[in-house]
Parts: sequence; C-alpha cells; structure tokens
Amino acid sequence: MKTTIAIVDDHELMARALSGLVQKYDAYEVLYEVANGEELIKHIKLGMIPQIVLLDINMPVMDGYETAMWLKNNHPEIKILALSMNDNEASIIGMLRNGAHGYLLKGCKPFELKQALDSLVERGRYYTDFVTSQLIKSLNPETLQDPVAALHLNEREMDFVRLACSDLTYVEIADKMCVSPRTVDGYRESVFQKMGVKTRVTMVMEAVRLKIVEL
Amino acid sequence: MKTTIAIVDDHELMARALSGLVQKYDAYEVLYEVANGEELIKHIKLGMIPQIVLLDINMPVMDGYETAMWLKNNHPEIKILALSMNDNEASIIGMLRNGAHGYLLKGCKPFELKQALDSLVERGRYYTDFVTSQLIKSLNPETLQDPVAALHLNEREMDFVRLACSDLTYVEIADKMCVSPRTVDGYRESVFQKMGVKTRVTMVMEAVRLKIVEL
DNA sequence: TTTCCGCTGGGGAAATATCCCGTATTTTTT
DNA sequence: AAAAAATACGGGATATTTCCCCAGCGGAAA
Repeated sequence: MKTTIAIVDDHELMARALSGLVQKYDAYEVLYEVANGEELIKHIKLGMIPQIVLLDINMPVMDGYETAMWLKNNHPEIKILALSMNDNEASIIGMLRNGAHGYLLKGCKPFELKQALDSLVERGRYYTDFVTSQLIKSLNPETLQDPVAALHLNEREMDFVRLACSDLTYVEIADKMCVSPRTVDGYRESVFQKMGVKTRVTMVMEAVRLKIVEL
Repeated sequence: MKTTIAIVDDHELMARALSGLVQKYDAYEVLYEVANGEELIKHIKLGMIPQIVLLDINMPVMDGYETAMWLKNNHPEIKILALSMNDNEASIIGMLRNGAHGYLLKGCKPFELKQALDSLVERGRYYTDFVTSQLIKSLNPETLQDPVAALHLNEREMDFVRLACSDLTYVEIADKMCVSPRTVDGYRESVFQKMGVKTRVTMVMEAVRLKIVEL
C-alpha cells in the first residue's frame, strides 16, 4: 500500500512539479492537487483523505495557517508538511504552532523532499537543522523579551510602519520618507511578509500590539 | 480701526458667504480667505495676522484641530472661532481643548455670528448654551468613566467597528452583518464622523485605544 | 571576478476604500 | 398630523491600496 499524498498549492507549476517529483518515488502516490485550503477540505469531506498533505503557506482564499489549523482540529491523523519560500521565523513557528509536522523550503533539493516524506511516515515528523535553529532563535532572550526585534524590521521599515499608523496615503508617506512611492510599495510588501499580515489595517493593529507605535 | 478677520474654509461657497456676512458689519474687516490651515499659516508667516480666525473644522491638508493647535502655540493672541457642521461632543471638546475661543454651528443665524464676534472682541470668548451643555454632558459620569459610551455608537456601528479591525473588506463585512454594502458605507461614514477620523486605519487605532476591540 | 541578495524604483492593473449624489421607510419629535 | 431625524439602500466617481511584472545598483559572499 502506497502512502497517499495531497498537494495544496495555488501555483499550478509548483504543484505539478511536486507531483512529478513525488510520483518518482514508488512508496508514494499523489491523490490529488488543489489550489487552496478550501478545496482541500472539500476533497477531504468527500472522503478523499490523504496520509500526508504538502501544504503551501502563501495562498489566497485559505492560506497554510488556517488550513493547518483545520486539519489539526478535524483530521489530526493527517501529517502536514509545510512548504514555503519564506525562511523567516514567524512563518516557521506559525506553521509549527498550527500543527505542521515538518517544514520545507521550496528551494530545497529533491532528495530532501524524499527524506522528509520518509521521516513523516516513520517518525511522524521532520525537522531540519534549519527549522531547529530557527526554533532556538525564537527561544533566545532577544526574541522572548522583544518580539519586535524578532520581526527584523530595518530602520526604513520601522519608519514606514510608524508613518502608516495614520491617515497618510502611501504617496504621502513616500514624500515624508524622501523615496519613491514604489519603494514604499516595497517596504509595505516586506513588512506584510515579516509580520504575517495581509492589509494595512492588520499591520497597524500588529504595530500597536507590539508597541511599535503608541496610541 | 476695524477688527481684522481671516476665514479658513475649504468650501469656497461657505467662505464667500461668511465673508459677505462679515463685511456687512462695519466693525469688522475680512483680511483674506484661505482653504486650509496650511495656507493660513503661510499668510500669517508673511505678516498678515488677523485678530480673529473663523476656522472650519473639517478640511483636507490641515484640519481645524491641527490649525487651532498651531495658532495656540504660535499666536495665542489670535482669537479662534470654530465653525462646524458637527454638533457632537468630540468635535466641540476637541476644538476647545486645542484652543478655540468659541464654537459656532454652520447652521446658525447670522445675528449669532455677529454676537460671537462681538463677544470675542469684548470678552475674548463666546460660549453658547449649546456648547456649555455639551461640556456639562462631557462631565457626567458616563462620559468620564466610559469614553466609548461618549461616542454614542449604536449596536450596528459597534459591530461594524469590530469587524473592521481585520482583513475583511467592506463587502465581506456587509455579508457578515447581513446588510447591503451601501449600508456598511453608511456605518463607516457615521463612525468616522463620531470618532473624528478620516480613514479606516485611524478608526481601527481609535477602536484599539478605546478598547472597543482587544488585540 | 562572478554571483547573489537587499534596497531602490518604474509601469500597469485590479480590488478596495472613500465620498458624492439620491430615495424610501420607520421612528421620534413637535 | 406634520416635521424632523434616523436607518437602510442604490448608482456612480475618484482615490487609495494591493499586487503583478520588471531592472539597476552596491555590497557581501563564493
């Protein structure tokens, strides 16, 4: 009996590539590929329950975090291998906290994928040195005592966040920071990523919570 | 020597109307009309210093609050008569706190304007019963102990604010509240007005500050 | 040297937010 | 009963946000 796998990734190409990769291994079988968590859940509710889910973190509709949470609550027997481009702490820790059993960077070598799958089957988990090191970093005093530092925002990004906590538009912020609006666009994207948020509204709320700005 | 007046209002029409009104009174003279606080400050820095400023509260660029604050700090000798459509506490108290010497509703009768100007010249202040009553309201326990109650948000508006503290779009919020997006549009406008904010971002920050939502 | 990466910025497009106009119904006030 | 205020809602215009694509440039690392 082969180990069944579901692939959840909104990037068609990535999903196909993964699928192809997995199918080369005799021990594994791809049940299906879907584009987001919602579709995965639909399939699962129809009884198509895989043993392992390769789960992309960044997806529209229902992202990796939410999906992992749902799986953890509704099908704890399914092993989750998180896939991401991000190598930042927040992503990793977030996924692990939400129930992921392993974390793989999309840039990894094929043999690592195999290794991870084998490990999931045999030991139910797969933690690379990289993940471990990030976890350790998250335990160090700097991070514990200063979650702001853990975001690793640079000076400009800090400034941007503070300015964004206002009625200013991005164009006005660009003015104040003496850079092009495109550059501010970059700051925004970067901060969104690092803080794990999707809109200016939640970014501001995070900034307030972390006391990056006072009220 | 006539008492000199500057009019600050971004509504061209309103500014003209006021100007015309004032010029009917022999004792007063309109030095100039400008559209916002920034322009007023420019004029003042050029030495065109009026004795009284008719100051609209709701303006782009630099609104009444900021302008009043600047005047208070830089030209405390100038008397400020705040003009507003809003009859809510927050507006009034905000302006008085920022240094306004009087507060007039835009819907008032012409003779009231005259009265107000005379009072400013003679006694340096002009407080109508209305303003006083609002101030008294602001002293009552409900308001003192619960600044949230002072906003007088109704249930739907409360719900709206809470839902707005998220990544949800207004359309999604309308869904959750089971009303039309237009209605949510109305909630937004109403809450903006009551909280004295201009954008969703600052509304959220106010909501957090007032602990209408927890982080 | 070459390669890679972070910061900067350009063009364009789609989604959202903001604001304007207005109507109908209901409730409250006078 | 008439007038006024409050509420729900619709069309449409504009501003802003969000997200794509892409390229150069300087420093760090291989």
